[in-house]
Amino acid sequence: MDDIKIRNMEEFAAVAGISRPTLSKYFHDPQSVRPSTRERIEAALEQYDYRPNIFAMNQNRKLTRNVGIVVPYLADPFFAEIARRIEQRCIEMGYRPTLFSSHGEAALENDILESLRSLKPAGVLLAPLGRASDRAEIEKFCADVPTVLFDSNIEGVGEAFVGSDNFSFVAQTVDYLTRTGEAPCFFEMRTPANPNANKRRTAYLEVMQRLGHEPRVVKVEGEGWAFEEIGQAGALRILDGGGFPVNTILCSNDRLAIGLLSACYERGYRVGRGEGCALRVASMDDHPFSRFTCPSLTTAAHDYDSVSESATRTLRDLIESGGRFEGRTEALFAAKLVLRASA
Amino acid sequence: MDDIKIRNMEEFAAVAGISRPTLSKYFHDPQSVRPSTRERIEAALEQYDYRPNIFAMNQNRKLTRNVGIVVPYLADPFFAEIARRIEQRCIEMGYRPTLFSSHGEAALENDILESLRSLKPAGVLLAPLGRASDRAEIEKFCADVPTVLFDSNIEGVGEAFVGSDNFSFVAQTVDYLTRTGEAPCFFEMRTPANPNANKRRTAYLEVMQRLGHEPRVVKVEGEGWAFEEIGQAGALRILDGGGFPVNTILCSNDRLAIGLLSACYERGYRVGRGEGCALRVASMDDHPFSRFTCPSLTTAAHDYDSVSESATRTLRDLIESGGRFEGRTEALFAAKLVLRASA
DNA sequence: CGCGAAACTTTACGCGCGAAAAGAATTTGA
DNA sequence: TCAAATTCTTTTCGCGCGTAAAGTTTCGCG
Repeated sequence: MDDIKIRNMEEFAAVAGISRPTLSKYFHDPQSVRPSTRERIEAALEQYDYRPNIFAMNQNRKLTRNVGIVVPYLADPFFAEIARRIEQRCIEMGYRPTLFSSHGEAALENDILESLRSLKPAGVLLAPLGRASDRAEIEKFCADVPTVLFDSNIEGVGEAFVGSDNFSFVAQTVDYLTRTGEAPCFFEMRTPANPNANKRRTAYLEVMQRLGHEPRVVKVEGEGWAFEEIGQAGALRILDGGGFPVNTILCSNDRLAIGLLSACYERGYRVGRGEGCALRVASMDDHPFSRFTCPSLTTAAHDYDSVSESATRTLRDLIESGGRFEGRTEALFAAKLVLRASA
Repeated sequence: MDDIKIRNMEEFAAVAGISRPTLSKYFHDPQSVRPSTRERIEAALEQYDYRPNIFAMNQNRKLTRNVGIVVPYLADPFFAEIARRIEQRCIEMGYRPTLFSSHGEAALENDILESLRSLKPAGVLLAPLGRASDRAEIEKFCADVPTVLFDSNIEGVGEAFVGSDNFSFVAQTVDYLTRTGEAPCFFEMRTPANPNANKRRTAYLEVMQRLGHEPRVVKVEGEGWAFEEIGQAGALRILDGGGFPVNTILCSNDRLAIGLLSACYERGYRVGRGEGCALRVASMDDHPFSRFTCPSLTTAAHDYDSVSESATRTLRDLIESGGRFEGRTEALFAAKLVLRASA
């Protein structure tokens, strides 16, 4: 590696013996130049360690390779995990992802979208806050920037949606629980932040009716994204009051279940499917920590792999289609039931 | 808001009645222009909604307002939480933070540093992987880019370090545990990823000796960042073998403790300080989930607020000092003991 | 009122690259 | 072997802003 400092593409063109416009083409897409030329460029690249100035590149390029990834709450390991996978796949596809978290606040979500515009991203993968989101702002954003929604759908917004099939989550857990014991009640927040929660409740009602069981929805109070705390506080109140209506509880999501389990432990209710267990608890998401709850949590797992793969592939297709799809597509992936000790 | 589209600073200068160089100064630092001028600019900004092109700005500016935040593993809620706070404070100070996660891999950490160079950041807040880090690469990076290390120290690297005082974590927990019962053994990974773990072990040995107790270190096998799993598997082997040497366990960190608690639950060992409890378990970090373990975890809490505030302030001072400090400073913040049910 | 300092305007150039057009060189295929 | 197709080079322009220098206006203050 020669340590002659290359200041710009002009100088690199000189030492590489290649014209600058050809280099420009190469950096835009290495496949676009003849193999013999590519070899010469890459040989020179080995020697001189030149990298194009990213600001100058993006200033004039119509299409950057920037990609924004926005999640509603990065402190939730579920989103950290899905964001990690999506980020990874974006890099593999040659994009430059930047990760943002709305931290549960609509104002911040709007700020992120605004600063994202100035990054001129080729596309954006957006998991909106849900109910709290400023729908008008998101619509305006999606009108300007090619956007694929994931995890949490907003009807008609964005060019596509990729997420999980909430019905399958509920169908599988309810089916399992009813086959192996009492039919479950449904434990959720009164005003869920996320539209998936509403879909899950609806699915619960439908599945229970279909199976000929009376649905029972148990709602707890609480706002925001501190689900564990809300689940814990709500469960304590219920346990200290009349208790749950049945001995089997299906939680709307794992984080609520984590709170519920801690409340059960605190009050001495034994959870599980064995002898001497007072309650069975199951849930949905396969949160990274659900393997370490006490007892470990029976849950319906997201297909993390498929969702992240499909979301990034959809975004790539969208970008390569010029930023618009003819019709808005929705891809939903089924859950996989994970049997553990809690039910 | 007039919807005449302003294309660049030139056009905005025209409609605002301000010369372009003055606008340039204003966007660089609003305080640098006369108040009356600032008002006129801001009035025009209200009307025309112009934002400078970020790429053109950064291309020529010697000092951008970009700031990089790098954490080793974002799927760990501890880092998600500290990153969130640091990000927030950077924004408040007028910087443009970008968040990166090394996802536990040194190769990725190097990639991040490389792509960070091209962002010409004014400064970087880096929590390195630790043992796995490529020290030479990090040193080279810190030589080029003003960097403040946080959470995990690398001696002599970076302009400053901000983190927690591991000794105080250990001193407080050991002191409490010995005052209220048997002196603890120390539960940790054999080859910890993080240098804090080593400092904590050393502190444990020292504190125990000082108090006249025989230190007992219990090491479990395992590599990587899946601490809960490592703690769980290790604890199961110990419980199924001879058991722990004493009835009180101090875990090197909360994530290990979460695994340990799940193992205890699985094997029917009751954890806590009350009657009928077989083990007491305490730990360090005050991980966001440690309130919801079964039982809830007694732990030494990071001073999240002070660490994040100090780290960002140090970075700002560093940037304002031209990127170099005279001497490398280290700021350590003491832990706060959080008593819960596990010990 | 007048003076100097501070702030502003005008003018001009440069940053590093994208992009387009026209011509030269190379490759391809029959 | 030769023309068409492809690829590369040369030339030129522009993007939106930073920055510097020189000249002009405004401000503070005695």
